[in-house]
Amino acid sequence: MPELPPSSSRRLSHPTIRDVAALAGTSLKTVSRVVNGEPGVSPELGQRVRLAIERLDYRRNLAASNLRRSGGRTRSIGLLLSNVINPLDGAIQRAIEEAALVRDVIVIASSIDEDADREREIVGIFTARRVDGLIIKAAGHDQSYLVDQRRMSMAVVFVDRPPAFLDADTVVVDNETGTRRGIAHLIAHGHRRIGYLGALHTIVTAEQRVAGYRAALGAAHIEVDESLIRMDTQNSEHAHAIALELLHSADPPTAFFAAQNMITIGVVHALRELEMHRSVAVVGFDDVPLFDLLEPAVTVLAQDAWAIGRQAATALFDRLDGSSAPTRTHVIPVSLIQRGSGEIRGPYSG
Amino acid sequence: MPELPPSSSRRLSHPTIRDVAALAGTSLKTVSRVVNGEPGVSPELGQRVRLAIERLDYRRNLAASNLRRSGGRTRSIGLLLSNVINPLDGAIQRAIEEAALVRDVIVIASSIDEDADREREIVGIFTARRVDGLIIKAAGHDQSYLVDQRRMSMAVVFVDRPPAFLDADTVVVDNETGTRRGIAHLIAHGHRRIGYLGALHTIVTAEQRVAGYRAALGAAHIEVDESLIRMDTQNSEHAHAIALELLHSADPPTAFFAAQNMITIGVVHALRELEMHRSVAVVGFDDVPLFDLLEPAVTVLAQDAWAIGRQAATALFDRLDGSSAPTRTHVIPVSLIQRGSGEIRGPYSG
DNA sequence: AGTGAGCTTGTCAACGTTGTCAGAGTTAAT
DNA sequence: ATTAACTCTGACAACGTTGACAAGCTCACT
Repeated sequence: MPELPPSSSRRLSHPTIRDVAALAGTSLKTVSRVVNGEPGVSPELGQRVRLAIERLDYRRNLAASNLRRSGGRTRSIGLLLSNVINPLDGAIQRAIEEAALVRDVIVIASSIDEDADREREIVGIFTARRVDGLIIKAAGHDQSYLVDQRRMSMAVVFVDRPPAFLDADTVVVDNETGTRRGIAHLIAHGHRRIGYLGALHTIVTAEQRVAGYRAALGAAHIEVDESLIRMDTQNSEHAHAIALELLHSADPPTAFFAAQNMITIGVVHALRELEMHRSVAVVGFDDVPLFDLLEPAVTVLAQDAWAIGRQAATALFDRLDGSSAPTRTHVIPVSLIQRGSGEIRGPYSG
Repeated sequence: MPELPPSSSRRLSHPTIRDVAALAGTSLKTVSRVVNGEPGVSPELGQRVRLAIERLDYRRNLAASNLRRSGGRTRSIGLLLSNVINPLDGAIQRAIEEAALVRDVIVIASSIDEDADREREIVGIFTARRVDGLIIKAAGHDQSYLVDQRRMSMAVVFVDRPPAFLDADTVVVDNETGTRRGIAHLIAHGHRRIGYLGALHTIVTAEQRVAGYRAALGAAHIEVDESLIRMDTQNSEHAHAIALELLHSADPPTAFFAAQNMITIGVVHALRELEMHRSVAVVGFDDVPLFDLLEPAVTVLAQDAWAIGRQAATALFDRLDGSSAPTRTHVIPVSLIQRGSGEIRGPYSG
């Protein structure tokens, strides 16, 4: 076997298939065959090539490989979430990573908060990278800009929120029914004045959840007091302030429904501050790791983030495998976890 | 201007620079110049090209571009963390994403838990993608396998834990001093029997933290009772079991130091179960969003995950920008947040 | 001996882009 | 009028890899 070229010990860039071929004394194509495990290479030559690969620590350049290969697939997918710091998003990302890993696909991720412009910007960046697919927790209210991308055979799946002006596979939870169950639960415990703190009204799920609130009250023949409904809650501090305001009003609510995990945290903070956490009931949408250790522990409607992520990945890879079935909306069930805060009795109980 | 080719309305793959050139009636190179904003294109022709780009919705293929371009940089970095679901890791990822975004670099992420094999596997996958750099929260105890990669001009930065058998930039927190402060805090509140629950002893930070424990006891002339030190705590359930065991022993600890956020959660659970949460003190390493709402609220040594991520990104991009300064270890300060659980008085107080 | 099949190996072009360089055309200076 | 300089444009090769195809070889069978 020829010696290593003199430069190899301080090589500055990656060895190529060409270097391997030279060292093994064969052609590019043969090395390519060995690297890809294609048949038709004699054991002896194959061994020589493998040795050369090892000596040079050769790793094939996937970008170049994919460039030439089947349909220009890059074996990468893009993931747009609100914010990975939120464990809900973290779990979705993790589940998708696991599904991608076994398929030898990498995940490019980005948090976009609730910024529609950033959503488009990141999608642009990812498509320039020719990701094979996108999984998006949409911030904007119009995803028609993806029509062209899809015609170019890019798969798209939406999580948490359905797309607007675009027909695509979607994985959601049953926000309306879930909220309805939560509100019915509070009503069953004797509450009629239930404060509702919702997220940005522009987010579809926020609308669905508040619709569930109205439906549950309607089913119980309780008139909706619009002053108890506060949408567009930005974060936990904001929720905190709104809860205080409602509690200080002339006819305060005896229970709260917090439509998202950060909002729940704000509400709990406010109740603590006024030492009303044992007298005012709370049910929150989304679970958070320590809710079970609070006193009272927080009753929630829990989403199975892991299942959401896994389902989204499955749907995406099905498309990439060529499925042309009609688009589907997968609904992941929400479970009511009773821990105490939601079982505090209200004035109309018993 | 020539008409769109008949196939364009149902094109199946992305348009290339070639399609744009054909539509604009010019050469590949001119289009390339326009796309890259290079000078030397007449305004008129430039306009024609831009129009064609817009009509075809052309986006240049970055993989192909990078293949030819400067030194084969891909403008992508790989990120290996323990688990994105942990908000600490989530925050590190988010901070790195932000830093990468402004530099037009994408982040490929993967969680590796504490699995050394998976660390190597993922590094292999990422290097095949020719990432320009890696930011690693190492699981293994030997990173010498990265020597070759670095000779091939890949930048590497370690977070949270220093590498072994490899000299590289590192961003850590001061585990030993932090723990020492935490233990000293407990001692100052009258504790001498302090249970210590540590993470996997193979993780360097776990060793540093327990060293801080020993140092603090030593400084206070308290003999170390080895039976109070329990390493290799796997998760919160395991921590829960160990805490119960210690509390049921003949001479139980009057305080706990939990060396990691999941461990702290387990310890708090155990104390709750025995209704000892108001009598046994707890200080934890790492903050968690709801620790402030527990009763008593949990005293912690908080890491600034955002700062860690930002610093790691800065260090990495400095290297990619060509810095050849000696490798540096950046130490991010840890802050003691007193909330109540760590201020519960022990038998030797006053 | 000649033919065909089967195996191994190699040559060449192509993926989509950009760097190098040269040609064509225009303007300015001698 | 000739040369020089400059501007604009395009032809071509190259990045690292793989698909299509063909050549060479061995072996068995007519």
